[in-house]
Amino acid sequence: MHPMGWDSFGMPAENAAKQNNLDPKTWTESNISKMKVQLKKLGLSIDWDREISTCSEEYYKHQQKFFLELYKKKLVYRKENYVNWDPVDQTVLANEQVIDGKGWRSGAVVERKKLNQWFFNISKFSDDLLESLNQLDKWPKKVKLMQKNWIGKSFGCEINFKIEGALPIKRIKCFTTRPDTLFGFSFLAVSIDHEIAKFYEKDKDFIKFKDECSKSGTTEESIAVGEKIGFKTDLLAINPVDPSKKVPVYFANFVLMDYGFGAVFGCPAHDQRDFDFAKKYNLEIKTVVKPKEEDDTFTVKEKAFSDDGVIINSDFLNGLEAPNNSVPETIKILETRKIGKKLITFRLKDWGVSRQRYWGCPIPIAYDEEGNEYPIPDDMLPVKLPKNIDLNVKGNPLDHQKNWKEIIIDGKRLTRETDTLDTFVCSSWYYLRFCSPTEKNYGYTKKDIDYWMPVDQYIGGIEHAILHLLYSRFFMRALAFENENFNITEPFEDLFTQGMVCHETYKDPEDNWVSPDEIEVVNGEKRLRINNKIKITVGPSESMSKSKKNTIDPEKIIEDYGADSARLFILSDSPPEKDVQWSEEGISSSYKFIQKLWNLHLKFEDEISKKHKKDSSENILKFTNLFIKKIENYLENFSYNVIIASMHEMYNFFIKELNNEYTKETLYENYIKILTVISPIIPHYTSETLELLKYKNNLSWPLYNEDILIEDSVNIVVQINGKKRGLLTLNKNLSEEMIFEEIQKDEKLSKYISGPIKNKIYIQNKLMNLIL
RNA sequence: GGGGCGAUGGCGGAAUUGGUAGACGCGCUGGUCUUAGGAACCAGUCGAGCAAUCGGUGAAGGUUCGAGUCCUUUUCGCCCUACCA
Repeated sequence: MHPMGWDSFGMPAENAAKQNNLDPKTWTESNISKMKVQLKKLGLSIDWDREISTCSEEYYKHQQKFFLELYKKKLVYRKENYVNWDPVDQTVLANEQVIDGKGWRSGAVVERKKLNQWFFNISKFSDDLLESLNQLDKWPKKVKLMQKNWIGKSFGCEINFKIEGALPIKRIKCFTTRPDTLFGFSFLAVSIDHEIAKFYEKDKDFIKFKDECSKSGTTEESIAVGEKIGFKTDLLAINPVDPSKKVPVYFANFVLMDYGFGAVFGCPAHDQRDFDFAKKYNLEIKTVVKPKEEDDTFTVKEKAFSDDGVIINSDFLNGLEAPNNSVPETIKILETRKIGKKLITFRLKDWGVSRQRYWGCPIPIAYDEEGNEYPIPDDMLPVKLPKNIDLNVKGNPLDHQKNWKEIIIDGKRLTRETDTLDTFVCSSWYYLRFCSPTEKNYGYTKKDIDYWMPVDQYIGGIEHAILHLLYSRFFMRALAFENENFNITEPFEDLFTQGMVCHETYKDPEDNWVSPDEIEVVNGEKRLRINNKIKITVGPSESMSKSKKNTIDPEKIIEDYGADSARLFILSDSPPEKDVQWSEEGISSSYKFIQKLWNLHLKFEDEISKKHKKDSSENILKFTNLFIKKIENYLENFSYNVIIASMHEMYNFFIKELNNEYTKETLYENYIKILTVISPIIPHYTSETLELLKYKNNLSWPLYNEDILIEDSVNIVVQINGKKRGLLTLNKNLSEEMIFEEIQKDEKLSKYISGPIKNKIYIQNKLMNLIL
């Protein structure tokens, strides 16, 4: 099954519709039909009976059902969460839409805002998602590693610090992977969102501090360059291993609420962040780990020491090897003393799926005035998007649809959820839909998915290494949870990550992007075709995108060179996992090769029409059989560029070989086989030539005959002292002695044998190495 | 800061298990045919050398009869990730 679907919800459609005053549905559907024409012209073997589009009601109604199923299983929930808020566009921005702390569209300084958001409980499956990576033995290591890091399992320990001070705060819990540095404890820092913040809500200085923190945004980038700042409370934390030591408690901007407990214990000598913070606020920097080669007087001065070492200045921990021995040992001691306990945390957070957008799948939930949640009943599904709405409003257009928002369930007046689902939800289960594309009652049927799933071979860009692939793996687990009829956990058995098609980028002197169509080459310089032929600057080759105007129109390529030239070029030079550089020379050389193949075809036809008597079929049989074998291998290994190279070799072989005499039958049979195995690469060409040859049968993959490939003679590499000195073409399976005799007979080789032979290394039919 | 991947001619890149390095294409050089060619065809194309030969897969070392391939160190490049406690 080779299906095609359209991931058709999302911002690009909504934005384009906004700009051109169109309905997103109309815009999307017209784009789909254009692309469909192009894909068909390229001759891709897509099963169009299984076509799906995620923005169709037929698709998203099942998604809403899934959503409610997960809701029942408590795998979906709503909570307040901080988001990147664009105050001008009145919308939530994803992290990647925040550039230098500003909204990518409005340029407004992005704020941190608390919003009620829907979440999928992906973290429930953290361990399973991590452990099961081991079973995915056909996935690239790189992708598995990226997922592993993303899930981010870390082993450590929770420590519940006793707090002293005027406020009713008795304890603060911290997570640490380095409990062994507890004797270096010199401050405790909590997130500004930590529960103790409620005691400071009215403190003017704290409000000011919080403001400063929120200005720096929530993006990783802005945090990375941001300075470490803190707000000192009048609380003191007691060191549980040395109760005489009491250290200050700070709010700090570098502590994140959603990792661990939103509180850290500061050990400046052995953590760079803590070190920077301690320097700024003049806190104690006590060295408790030394490098192995140093003595106990070692002290940390310029920067934190976080390499492996030995514990010092730490009472009962002294002398332990850090961190491999010291961490488990410390945890054991802390556990017996009831100070802390072993804890595993994950970096993976629950998946926020709420989007304040129109063009997405509506979330099938309604609320009463108190904000209680009511799932939309099954007979009222799907929740359809309203039509003919005004997109040019502040915030979420759905929020402005009074009529649509109101709904009565069981006589109760309720208000609909106006957020729509992240489009990654749509792509998390579409492969199930491909199995049962027309099933009305449910997203799939058990019979169909039992037959088809899991996906044998998944192909996608590396950009999906984490999110899409992880969400899909989660979605299968979520559907399987408390569901005996669903046995799939891993959707994709084999994964191949392909590269993209890239093109140089061009800019005119005013810094506007220029499309390759607008350019001509004059005396080796690239200039604008119109507008006084101004010289343009050539930028780096990047993946084709409309925003950079470095795209090539596939229709024009097909018109100028034909679909097969385009297919040939895309596959020819680079291996498929790498990016391809689009070039005029490249496509034209592919075009020329098809012309050459055509000349070869004419020669074949000519030879087939002649009446040869003699048949020296051996060469041609050998070549064809080997060719089939090679192509089979390369296809299986995705070595498409090597297939194209072999096709060139095939041309070079036959264009000469056809000067020899062959019978009609030999020529015809072998040529058909050749055309068959190259037909996946250039189907239009082979279809045409097969028709001209009056070949009427359906094509089936030819079997090669291994016996024909067995050679009688073989090339033996002759090495003297490991250095290659020559080649001998000899009969197969000769003994070591016989080969040695041949070497001695050969003048060119024997002249190197100047002394007694100490050793002979013989690899049968391959190599003889003589050691003097 | 942490992690990963990679480095082979002028270029894109080949090279099952360690066993003829540079397949194939682009580009370039020379030639043939042409009024012309940016078409087609033929020959050549890792470097040095007239040659025999010698050197050569980022660098240095190691294992091995034998290393582009395995190990150690190192340089450079790319990618991912990041106040993750």
